[in-house]
Amino acid sequence: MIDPRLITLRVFARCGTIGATAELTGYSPSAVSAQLRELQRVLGMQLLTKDGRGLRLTATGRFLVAGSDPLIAQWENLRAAAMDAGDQVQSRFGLGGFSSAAAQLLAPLAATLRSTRPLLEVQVLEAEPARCFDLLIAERIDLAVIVAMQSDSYGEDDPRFEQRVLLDDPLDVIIPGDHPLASRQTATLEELASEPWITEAAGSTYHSLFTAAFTAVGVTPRIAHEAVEWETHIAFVGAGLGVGLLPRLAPLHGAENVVRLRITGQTKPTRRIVAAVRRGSIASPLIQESLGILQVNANRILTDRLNEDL
Amino acid sequence: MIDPRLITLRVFARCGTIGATAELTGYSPSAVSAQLRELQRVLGMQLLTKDGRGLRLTATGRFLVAGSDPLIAQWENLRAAAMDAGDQVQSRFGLGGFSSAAAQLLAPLAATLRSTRPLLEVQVLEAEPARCFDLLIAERIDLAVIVAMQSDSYGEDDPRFEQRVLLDDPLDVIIPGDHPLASRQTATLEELASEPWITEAAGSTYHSLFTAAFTAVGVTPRIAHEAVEWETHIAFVGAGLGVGLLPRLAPLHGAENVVRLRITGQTKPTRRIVAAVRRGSIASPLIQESLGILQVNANRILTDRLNEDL
DNA sequence: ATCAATCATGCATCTATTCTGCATGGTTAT
DNA sequence: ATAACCATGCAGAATAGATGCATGATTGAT
Repeated sequence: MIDPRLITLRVFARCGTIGATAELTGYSPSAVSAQLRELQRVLGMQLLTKDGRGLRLTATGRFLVAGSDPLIAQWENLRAAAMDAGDQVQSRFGLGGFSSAAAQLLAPLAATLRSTRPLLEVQVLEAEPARCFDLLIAERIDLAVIVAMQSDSYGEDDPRFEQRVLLDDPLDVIIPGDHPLASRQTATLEELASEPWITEAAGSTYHSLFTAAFTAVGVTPRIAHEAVEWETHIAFVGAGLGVGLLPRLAPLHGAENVVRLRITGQTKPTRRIVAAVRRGSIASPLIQESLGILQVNANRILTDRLNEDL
Repeated sequence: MIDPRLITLRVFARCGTIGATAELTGYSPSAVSAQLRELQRVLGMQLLTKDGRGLRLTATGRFLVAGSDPLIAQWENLRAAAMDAGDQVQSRFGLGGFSSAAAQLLAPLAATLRSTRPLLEVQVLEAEPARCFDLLIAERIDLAVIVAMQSDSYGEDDPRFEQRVLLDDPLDVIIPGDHPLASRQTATLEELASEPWITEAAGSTYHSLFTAAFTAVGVTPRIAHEAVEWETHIAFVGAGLGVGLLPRLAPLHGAENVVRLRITGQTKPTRRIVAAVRRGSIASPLIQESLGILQVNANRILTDRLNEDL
C-alpha cells in the first residue's frame, strides 16, 4: 500500500546502483531509472545526485529513506492487525532462505501451508542471508530463514526487521574415513589444529563463522582448499584433501569415505538460525502460523538429535 | 506516497456511496468501483458488503480506514520533514475555503505565494467547510480555511487533521436604512428580538451559528425569510423584508438602504475562522509559510478594525 | 594513453493497466 | 407500478509503465 516507487528507492538505498536495484526488484534498469525520476518529480524533492558513473542519495534522499522505515513498519502493522481482526486470507506469500534452511525448514513449512491454506500461493526462493534481507526490503518475500550474522550490517535492532531465534545449529567436523580419528565419535578443534582445512572463500557467509570458531580456541587453522557448496566440501574431504566444518543441518547422506564427528571442548561452535520478517508484519496471522510451524519443526529437529545422541 | 486506492477507500468511508466518492475524488463511478475491488484483491481482505442498493464497510474495512489515519499522518510528517530538511520546493498546492474566506484570506495568500514561489502551481477551490475536510481527505487540497463548527463531526482532535485559529470574526447585524435604529452605531440582540429575521436554511453552515447566537441571550427570533448567499441576505434587508446577521468579513460594498451595526451586550456572537491541514503536514515549509501569511493577513484585518472603531 | 568495462539514461515500441461512458440489474421510495 | 438511485460489468480509449537497445560518461586496466 506504500507506493512501489518508494520501495524501489529503499532498495536503491541498499545496493547503490540502478542495475543492482533492477536485478533485486525484478524491473529493468530503465524502469528503475524512470521510477526514481518520477518519484522525485511527484515529491518535488531531489533525492539523487550523479556521483562518478553512478548515483548517490542526497541528504534529502537519505532522510526520506530512513524516515520511511517506521512508515513501512506501521503499514505492515496495520495490515497484520486488519488480517487478524477480520480473519481474512492472504493470497501470496513469499519465503526465502539459504540452502540447508530451505531444505530442512522452508520445504516442510511450504508443504504444511499448502495443506492448511489451499488458496494461498506460496513461493520459496533460495538465497543467501544478505540477499534475503534485500528481498524483504524489496517486498519480494515476506519471511526469511537465515543464519544470524553479527558481522552483518543487519543487526537485531534494525528498524526494518524483526527476528525470532529458531534454533542453534552446531557445527560438526567432517574428516576422511581413513583418518586416525575416524573411529572416534567426537573430537576437539585443538586435536585438528594441524590438519589442512577446507573452507569457503573469505567474505562469504560461513567464512566468518569458520574463523570465529577457531579464534575462540586460540588456534589458527591452515586453509588448504576452498569450496562453495557443502557437496563440494564433502567431496574434498572424501578425497582426503583435508577436513572441514559442516553444520548439523546439512546432510551427509551416505558420502563415500567421510565421517562426521561431534565437536567437544570448551567452545562448541554453532550457527544461530533465525526467522526474519519486515517489522510490523509479525502480528499477521499467516506469519504467526508460519513461525509456529517453523518452531515446531526446529524443536523436532532438536529432540531427534537428543534421541540420536543417546 | 500512500496507494491512491487506499485514499479512495478513506473517501468512501466518509461519504458512503460510490457516486459521491467519484464526485469527490474526480474519478468516474466505474473507476472507483474497480479501484475498491482491486484493493480488496491485493490486500486479500473483504472491505465492503452490499447493503440495500448501496455498499457498506465491513468491520475489517472500518478497522483499516481507522488504522490508516496515523499512517497518513506519519507520511505527511515525513514528507514535511524531508521538505524542511532538504529545502526543497513543492510543485502543486491546493487551497480550499468558503466564500468570504476565499475572498479575504485565500486570494491574498495565493497572490503572495505566486510572487514568493513562482514555480509553485497554486489552485484555489471555493467550497463549504464540510466539503473542505472531504477534499483534504481526498488529497485534492492541502490547506483549508474554514469556520470552526463545534456541531460538526470534525472535532479539534480529529486524528486526520490539525487546526490553527486564525481569527474570531464577529457577527454584525444589518438592518434597512429606514429602520428606527439605523442612525445608531450599535445594537443588542434583545433590541432586535421582535424583528423578522433572515437566515439560511436549517442545517446549513451558518444556521447553527445563528441559533447559537440567540439561544445565548435567551431569545427565539422569528425567521421570516431564508437566503443562501450574503448578497441575497443584504438585498432582502435592503428591500425592507427584515434584519439579518452578517459576518464582519463579508463586505457590504455600498448596498442600497442597508446599515451595518455592531452588536453589543453580554454576548457578542462570533464565528471562529481556522486553518486546517492534514495531520502531520503542518511542519512542511510551504504550510508553515502559508499559515504565517494567513496569520499576518488576519492580524492586519483585526488591527484595521481597531483603527476603524476609534 | 588506449581499450574495455560499468553505469545511467534517453528513445521507440510495446504491453498492461486504468479510466470513461453506457447499459444492465437490483433496491428503495412514490 | 413507476421512477429514481446505486453499483457493476463491458467495450473502447487513453494513459502509464516496462522493455530493449543505443548513447554518453566515467573509471580502471593494460
